[in-house]
Amino acid sequence: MAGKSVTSVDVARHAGVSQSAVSRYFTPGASLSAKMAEKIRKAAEELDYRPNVLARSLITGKSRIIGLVVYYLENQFYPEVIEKLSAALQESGYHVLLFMSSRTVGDVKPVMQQILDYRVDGIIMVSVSMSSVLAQRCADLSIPVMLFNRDQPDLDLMAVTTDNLRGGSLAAQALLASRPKRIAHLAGYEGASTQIERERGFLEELKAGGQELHSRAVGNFHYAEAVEATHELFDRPDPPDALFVTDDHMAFAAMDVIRSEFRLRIPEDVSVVGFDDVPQAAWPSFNLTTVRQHVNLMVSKAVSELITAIEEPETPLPIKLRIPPTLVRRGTTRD
Amino acid sequence: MAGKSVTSVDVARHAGVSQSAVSRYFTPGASLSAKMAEKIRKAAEELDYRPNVLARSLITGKSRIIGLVVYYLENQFYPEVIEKLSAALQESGYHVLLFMSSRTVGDVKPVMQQILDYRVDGIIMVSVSMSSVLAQRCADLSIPVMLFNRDQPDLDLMAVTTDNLRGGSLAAQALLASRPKRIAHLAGYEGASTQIERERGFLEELKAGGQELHSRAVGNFHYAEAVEATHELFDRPDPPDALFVTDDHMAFAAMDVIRSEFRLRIPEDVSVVGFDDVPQAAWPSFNLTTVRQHVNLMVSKAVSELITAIEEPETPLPIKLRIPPTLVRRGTTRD
DNA sequence: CCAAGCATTGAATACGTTTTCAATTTTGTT
DNA sequence: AACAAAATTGAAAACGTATTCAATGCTTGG
Repeated sequence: MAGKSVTSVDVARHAGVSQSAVSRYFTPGASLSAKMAEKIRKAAEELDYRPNVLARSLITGKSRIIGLVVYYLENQFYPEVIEKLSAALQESGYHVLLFMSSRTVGDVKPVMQQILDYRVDGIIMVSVSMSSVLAQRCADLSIPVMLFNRDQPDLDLMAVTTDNLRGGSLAAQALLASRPKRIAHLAGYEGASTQIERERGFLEELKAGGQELHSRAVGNFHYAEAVEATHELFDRPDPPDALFVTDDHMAFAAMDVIRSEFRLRIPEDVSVVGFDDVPQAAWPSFNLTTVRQHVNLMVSKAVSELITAIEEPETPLPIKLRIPPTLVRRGTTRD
Repeated sequence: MAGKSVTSVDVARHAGVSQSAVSRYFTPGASLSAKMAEKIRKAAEELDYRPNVLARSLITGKSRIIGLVVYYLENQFYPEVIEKLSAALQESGYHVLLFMSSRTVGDVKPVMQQILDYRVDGIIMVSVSMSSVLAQRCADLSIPVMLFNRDQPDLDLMAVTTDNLRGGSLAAQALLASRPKRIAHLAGYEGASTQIERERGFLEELKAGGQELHSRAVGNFHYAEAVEATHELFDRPDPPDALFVTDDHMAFAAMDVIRSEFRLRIPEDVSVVGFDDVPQAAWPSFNLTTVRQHVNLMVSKAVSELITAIEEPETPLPIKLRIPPTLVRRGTTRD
């Protein structure tokens, strides 16, 4: 922002018109004669002028910035989501201010403060949750908040999620088909709504099929912890012969350990089902049966609902959308 | 940005001081008595006030926003880079406005225009190149541009790269150790400086070892295209027994095809070397010998040099940094 | 050809802050 | 105690834009 940038006043002078006219030229709805418009177009082009959106936002009260909060990018699901969210918002004339919430940086609270400092028009939180205090803060400022792939039913926030209950149930069906004896579950972070719902759906379907859970361990959505957890599950006389992992990312860890450490074959000795259907799940090395989240649909819904909430504040909130998942059968399960 | 947010004037009134005093309270170097500071602190807290950074940027001429341009996130190298860049910038009090350049969106030019509209203090382009016209435009506005993992030697832009020439040479050494008969190369996008330099370093080292290239195909840095390219390379009577792939992401594609389509063993039938050392390279499924880019170092250098250029504009430009790579021997090569 | 109405234009104001400037208070020195 | 120097304070201007308002120009229908 260092350069002595050219302003609407410069353009006005150069074109021999008022500053208001220049402003109107760059304001879609405004009233301006063709002759004026041409003069300004020419002057603006010669001077390489473009309106300063920060100054504009000061007066319009709209920054056209969306704060995007992400926890981590280790799991390939998130890069995909970010890429698509960002592209969709760009197409709608919004821009993304990116914040990494945890791990490298500290808590969510200071991050949220920084976001609000930029007077964002809206916030998208990808797999990150938020205290009720912060939620109230945003509500007071009438800044819409969209939770992506996580829900906090007690809070009046918008949310787009997969129907995780149904997803857990699909995962169970995929495993039950091979009539397993010992069914295990490798869980993510237990405070996450996604974990809770997927596991519940999974357990309910097992029960309906007359089966119950044999063993369980927690991987907290991280590869390294999932490796540990898999050791826990399999390092015993009666290891599982079917495994539901709460996301693909941990499922890859589990498969790696099962094959290279315990020398078991997938799916002959152990069936595995993941969740998400990230691109790598389709790679021959994994060829993972998984529950697909429909990212494109989730993204387009999240963006369109958020923009509606921003541009038509009267619309009643909160909106909670649940997208149905699909089971993708690949090579880690048998029929 | 919808809410009637509280301003410094409100705080001033509530604390019984001037608006200037409030501003000074939030300006680190400013002169303010302890008594004043306490009154303002209290008032600001009661009203939940925080300065509007957009208004501030209007007058200071500094937005503390860095435009980050990324081509795609399919390759896990980029999420890692983004996560770390974003965290490092956040720690230095800067924030990231994220732009996806191609594929989903169109050209770089309109994207650059949008970035400039936000009066960013600096720009980081991750594996994206830029026309000389755009570079000149940024120079005119005295906005520093940092190229990350790509260089355009003809342009006066800052750049942080790995010493790709050396990296290519290391890759060759790793392959030559097993005395291969037919050495192949799977290339990325041929316009990329990384591709050009890595290949050159590789070929020079082959020559020094008295060997030459047997075959070559292009995967353009995409998994799907790398699959095709690998078919080209191996679908012949004399397939390669050693393969250097320009990045890990394509190397995974190649390994998948080599193993699941051509039923060859790695490294017994074919040695493979990649480049980047993304997290997945260490996973047992791949266990890939690769040339490590030192991302942490590259990121911290890129950020510190960029910030120096922003905050001390007198510093002579451009700065080009080349970080030496390291060979990581794993299971896809033999000694 | 005239008047009413509408479209077009520019001057002036507002947005929320930082910063200069001059006025005032406090501090330090002898 | 007296004075110079330093620190503190508030009023006002500035940043670059959108928008209100009043004034002007143009169109149109009779």
